[in-house]
Amino acid sequence: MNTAGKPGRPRAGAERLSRDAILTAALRIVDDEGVEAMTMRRLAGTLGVNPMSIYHHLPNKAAVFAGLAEVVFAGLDAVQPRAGLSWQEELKDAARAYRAALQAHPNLALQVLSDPSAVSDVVVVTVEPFYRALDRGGLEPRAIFESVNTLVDFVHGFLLGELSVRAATFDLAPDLVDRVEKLPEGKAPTLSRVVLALGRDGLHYDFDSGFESALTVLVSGIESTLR
Amino acid sequence: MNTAGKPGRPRAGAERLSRDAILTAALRIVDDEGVEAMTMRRLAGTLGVNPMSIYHHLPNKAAVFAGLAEVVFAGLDAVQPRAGLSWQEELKDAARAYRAALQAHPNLALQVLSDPSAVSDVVVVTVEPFYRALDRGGLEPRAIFESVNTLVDFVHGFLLGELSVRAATFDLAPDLVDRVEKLPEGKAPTLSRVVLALGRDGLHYDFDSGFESALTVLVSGIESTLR
DNA sequence: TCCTTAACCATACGCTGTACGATTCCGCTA
DNA sequence: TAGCGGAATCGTACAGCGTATGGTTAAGGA
Repeated sequence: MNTAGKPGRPRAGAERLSRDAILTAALRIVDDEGVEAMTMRRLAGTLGVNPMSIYHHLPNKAAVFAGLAEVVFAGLDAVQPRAGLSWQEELKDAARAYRAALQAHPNLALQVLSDPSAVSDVVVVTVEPFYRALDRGGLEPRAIFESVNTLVDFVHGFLLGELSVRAATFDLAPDLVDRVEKLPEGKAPTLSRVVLALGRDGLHYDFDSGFESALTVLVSGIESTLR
Repeated sequence: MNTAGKPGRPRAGAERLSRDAILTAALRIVDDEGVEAMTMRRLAGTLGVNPMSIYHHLPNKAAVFAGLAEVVFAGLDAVQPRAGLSWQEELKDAARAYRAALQAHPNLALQVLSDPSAVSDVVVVTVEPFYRALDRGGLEPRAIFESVNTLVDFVHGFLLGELSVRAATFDLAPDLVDRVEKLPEGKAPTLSRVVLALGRDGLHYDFDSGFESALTVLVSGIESTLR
C-alpha cells in the first residue's frame, strides 16, 4: 500500500490502507512475535507505510488491540449449536468454543483478558450461546446471569493458566519438582509430599481433559441449583 | 535515602537504599496510580534517588514486579486453618484467603496474573492450604493436583472479572443494558431478553455472594469425584 | 594506611506513542 | 472544465521509557 513512501493522497487505483489491512497485519505480528513486538512503527513497517498513516484509520494503539479482540471473537455468538444436544452438552460446547477462540491466538488472549478497554460490544455478545443453553435448561434470568458469570470466569482463569502461569510452573513437571525440592525444610509440607509422590512423570497435566472434567463439575453444579 | 543527590557511596550512618524500601515504594505507586505509573524514573523520584541506583538492588523492572508478587503472597501458605472446620470449609477458606490477598492490591493483581515471569517460589507455595485441605479430604495425589488447578483457575478468572472485565461491562448494569439496547436486531437474542428482563436494577451483581455460590458448586463437584 | 568494592550518580542510546503540520490528489460542484 | 474541500498520506519532533556504560565516593577489611 503506497510503498512508494511519498506523502500525499494515493492515486485512484492504488491500493490504500484500511482498518482491516491494519488489523490483519497486527494480528500476524502478535501471533508470530507477541504483544511487545506489536509497536506502531513495526506495524507500519510491515504495511510499508509511515507510522502516522495508521492513525487515520485507528485513533491509537489501544484501538488496535480492541480491534483485534473483535476479530478474535467475531462470529462466536452466531455459532449454531449441534442438533439434538441436551442443554448441558450445548453449554459445554459454548465453553469449548469460547476457549478455542482464545486459544487460536494465545499471545493476544493474555492481552485481551487483562485489558478491560478491549471489551467492546462484539465481546459482550460472545456470551450469547451460554445464555441460549441455560435458557433452554429452564433457569431463571437471575440464575442464568450468575451461572454464565461463573462459567466464563472459570474459562478465563483456565486460559490464564493454560497460556501463562502453568506454562511457567506446573506444565514443566521437572521444574516444579525442582522448585519443591529447593524449598526450605517445613515449607509447604503437603504440597511437597503430593508433588514428590506424583514425581516428574506423574505431573504431566493434560489441559484438554482438565478442562473437560472441570466443565463436568461446573455443569453438574449448575444443574443442582435447579432442584 | 541519600536525598542529597550527590554521587558516591553514602555515609556510614546515612539511610541507604534497600530492596525492601524500593518494593514498598513501588507497591505504593502501583496501588495509588496503577502499573503504568510505575516507571523506574518515577520510582526513583519518590525514593529521592537516581534511577540507576535501583539497579544495584534489583536487576530490572521485571524483577520489581516479581518482588511485588512476593510481597502480596508472602505468608499466604503459612495461614493456619480455623479449628474444627470440615475439609470442605477449610478448602473454601483457602480460596477466600487467596482472593483476599489479590484483592488487596487490585492494580498489581492484574499484572501478576497475566505475567508468568512474576511466578516465583513464593507464589508456588501459595497453594499449600489448598493441598492441605484436599489431603485431609482423602483425595489421591493426582486428584488433589487436578482439583487445585481447577479451583485456582476459577479464582484467577473470578478476580480477572472482578478487577477488570466485569467492571467494564456487567458491574455497570445501566451500561450493559445500554449496550444490549444498541445491538442490531436479531443479535444475541437470548442475552438481550435475559438482560432486559433483569433490568437496570436487577443486574447488580454481588461479587462476594457470587464467589461463595461458585465455591459451593466447585467444592461439591470435587466431593463427587470421591464417590 | 592501602585497596577493594559497595553504592551511589551522570550521560547517553535506542526505543516508544503520538501531536502537529505539510503535502498530494480524489471526487464533487459550479 | 476549473476550482476546491477534505481524505489520506508522510516528515519532523517531543517527551518519556528501560537500561548499558562508566565515573565518583566512602566504607570496611587487610
